[in-house]
Amino acid sequence: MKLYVGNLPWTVTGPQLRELFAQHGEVTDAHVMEDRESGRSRGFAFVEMPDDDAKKAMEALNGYSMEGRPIVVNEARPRV
DNA sequence: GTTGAGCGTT
Repeated sequence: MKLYVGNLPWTVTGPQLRELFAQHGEVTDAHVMEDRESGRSRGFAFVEMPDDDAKKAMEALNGYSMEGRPIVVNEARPRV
Protein backbone atom coordinates (compact mmCIF):
# COMPACT_ATOMS: atom_id res chain seq x y z
CA MET A 1 0.00 0.00 0.00
CA LYS A 2 1.30 3.40 -0.94
CA LEU A 3 0.85 6.39 1.29
CA TYR A 4 0.90 10.03 0.36
CA VAL A 5 2.61 12.26 2.92
CA GLY A 6 2.09 15.98 2.69
CA ASN A 7 2.62 19.20 4.62
CA LEU A 8 6.18 18.15 5.26
CA PRO A 9 8.82 20.63 6.39
CA TRP A 10 11.34 21.38 3.68
CA THR A 11 14.01 19.98 5.93
CA VAL A 12 12.76 16.41 5.89
CA THR A 13 14.46 13.77 3.78
CA GLY A 14 13.72 10.25 2.58
CA PRO A 15 15.57 8.31 5.30
CA GLN A 16 14.01 10.52 7.96
CA LEU A 17 10.56 9.71 6.72
CA ARG A 18 11.47 6.08 6.41
CA GLU A 19 12.66 6.00 10.00
CA LEU A 20 9.53 7.71 11.21
CA PHE A 21 7.23 5.26 9.47
CA ALA A 22 9.45 2.34 10.41
CA GLN A 23 8.51 3.00 14.02
CA HIS A 24 4.93 2.05 13.21
CA GLY A 25 5.50 -0.73 10.73
CA GLU A 26 7.67 -2.15 8.01
CA VAL A 27 8.62 0.40 5.39
CA THR A 28 8.96 -1.19 1.99
CA ASP A 29 9.97 2.00 0.28
CA ALA A 30 9.98 5.74 0.86
CA HIS A 31 10.37 8.56 -1.61
CA VAL A 32 10.52 12.23 -0.85
CA MET A 33 9.63 14.14 -3.96
CA GLU A 34 12.24 16.81 -4.18
CA ASP A 35 13.06 18.92 -7.16
CA ARG A 36 15.47 16.86 -9.22
CA GLU A 37 17.21 19.91 -10.60
CA SER A 38 17.38 22.12 -7.54
CA GLY A 39 17.41 19.39 -4.90
CA ARG A 40 14.93 21.23 -2.70
CA SER A 41 12.13 19.25 -1.13
CA ARG A 42 8.70 19.80 -2.59
CA GLY A 43 7.15 19.20 0.78
CA PHE A 44 5.47 15.90 0.08
CA ALA A 45 6.45 12.30 -0.24
CA PHE A 46 5.31 8.75 -0.84
CA VAL A 47 5.80 5.82 1.48
CA GLU A 48 5.15 2.20 0.64
CA MET A 49 4.28 -0.30 3.35
CA PRO A 50 2.46 -3.60 3.86
CA ASP A 51 -1.29 -3.18 4.03
CA ASP A 52 -1.72 -3.62 7.78
CA ASP A 53 1.29 -1.54 8.71
CA ALA A 54 0.27 1.14 6.26
CA LYS A 55 -3.12 1.56 7.89
CA LYS A 56 -1.62 1.70 11.37
CA ALA A 57 1.12 4.08 10.30
CA MET A 58 -1.41 6.25 8.52
CA GLU A 59 -3.55 6.47 11.63
CA ALA A 60 -0.55 7.03 13.86
CA LEU A 61 1.35 9.55 11.77
CA ASN A 62 -1.50 11.54 10.26
CA GLY A 63 -1.31 14.92 11.94
CA TYR A 64 1.94 14.00 13.64
CA SER A 65 3.98 17.11 14.32
CA MET A 66 7.26 16.86 12.50
CA GLU A 67 9.68 19.74 12.93
CA GLY A 68 6.76 21.58 14.44
CA ARG A 69 4.43 21.01 11.50
CA PRO A 70 1.56 18.52 11.44
CA ILE A 71 2.10 16.22 8.52
CA VAL A 72 -0.66 14.71 6.43
CA VAL A 73 -0.84 11.01 5.66
CA ASN A 74 -3.30 9.53 3.20
CA GLU A 75 -3.49 6.71 0.73
CA ALA A 76 -1.69 7.65 -2.44
CA ARG A 77 -3.64 7.99 -5.63
CA PRO A 78 -2.69 5.69 -8.46
CA ARG A 79 -0.25 7.50 -10.64
CA VAL A 80 -1.62 7.88 -14.09
C1' DG B 1 19.72 32.70 3.08
C1' DT B 2 13.14 32.52 -0.18
C1' DT B 3 8.02 29.23 -0.41
C1' DG B 4 3.22 25.99 1.25
C1' DA B 5 -0.92 23.39 -1.46
C1' DG B 6 -0.22 19.38 -2.97
C1' DC B 7 -0.22 13.06 -5.31
C1' DG B 8 5.96 10.87 -7.85
C1' DT B 9 10.60 8.61 -11.27
C1' DT B 10 13.92 6.08 -14.32
